[in-house]
Amino acid sequence: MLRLSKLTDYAVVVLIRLDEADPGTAYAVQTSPCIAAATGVPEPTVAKVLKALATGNLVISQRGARGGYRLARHLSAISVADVITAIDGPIALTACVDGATGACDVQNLCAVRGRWDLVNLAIRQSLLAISLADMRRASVPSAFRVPDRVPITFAVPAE
Amino acid sequence: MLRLSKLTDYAVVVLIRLDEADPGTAYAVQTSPCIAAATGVPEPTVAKVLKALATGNLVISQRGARGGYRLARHLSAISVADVITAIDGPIALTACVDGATGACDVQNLCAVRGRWDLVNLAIRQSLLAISLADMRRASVPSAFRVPDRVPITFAVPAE
DNA sequence: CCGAAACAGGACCATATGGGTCCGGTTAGG
DNA sequence: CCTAACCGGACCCATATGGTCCTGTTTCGG
Repeated sequence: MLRLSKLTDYAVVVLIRLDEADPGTAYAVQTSPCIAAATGVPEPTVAKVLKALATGNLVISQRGARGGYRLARHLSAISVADVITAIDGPIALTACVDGATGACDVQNLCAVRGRWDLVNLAIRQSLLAISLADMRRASVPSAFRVPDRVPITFAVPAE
Repeated sequence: MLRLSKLTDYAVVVLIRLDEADPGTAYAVQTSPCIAAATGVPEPTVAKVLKALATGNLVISQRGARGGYRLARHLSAISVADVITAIDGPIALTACVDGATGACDVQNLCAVRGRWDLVNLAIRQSLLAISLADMRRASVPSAFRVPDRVPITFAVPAE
């Protein structure tokens, strides 16, 4: 399924919410409870996501009373790749991307080595090309969507 | 991490092995034990992968004594997307792609609806553009690789 | 000066998914 | 007729993800 963690989905929701509170300026400070209430995402989870986003430099935290979070930059300057990287770590499809953690036991026979590199690369670039501003645009009612959906040409098996 | 299942990785190994036995023709019949021995992948796992690939019409099974599997078409006609779809199911990053399984509990507030569509689309097309023949080419020693690695421009956080 | 509010950064646990194994059934050769 | 090999289930276990909580530390406001 090529699964993306649910946290990443929440992250996008949170980030968009962060922008909606004060569209354009990206300097509004909001607390996690506030965001949780607005999005419906459980508060501890929101906090967790925000923390990850803060370490990824996508949001800026303001500590102390009357603190909160605000966007580090405008939504159009944040790519999907940025969010995924902040939440899930480096974008790579397989475990044996680098020679990490002793690698697989069959790495001698494994004709795979480095094989997924160009796939990873292709995906990274796709993700890099899509900003959160694009995603927000896509989330408006379908009537407003640009109908530029390129038809998928490969046959999807009966699942 | 955008994780891809290990089974899919194995599938690629198996498919390439299937071609290597009789390069080009793609009509050599091989048994799963044979492929398991050649690739180092556990035999039951190979069988599982082959079954999935057979239902996905990527390989053709020959039953009975002296049976086995062979490629349904040439490697260059099999895309990464085909393999992933056969093993992991439809390519979609999030759980709530369709209105599946009651969807999320917060789908009213969820400003996300349909948001990942263009991301999914972009990824599908990237994957569709890469064939197994491309991947096999990439798995040869680095000296033979084409040095067309487009530099990644986004900063990868300190992990 | 003190208290409250809010982030920071852990540890922690339940669950679900994937990875892997096995078994009976069926088909095709010899 | 018997054996080899695929078919297609069910099945179990390990891992890691999602989610929760607790204890600091920082800063504002009274």
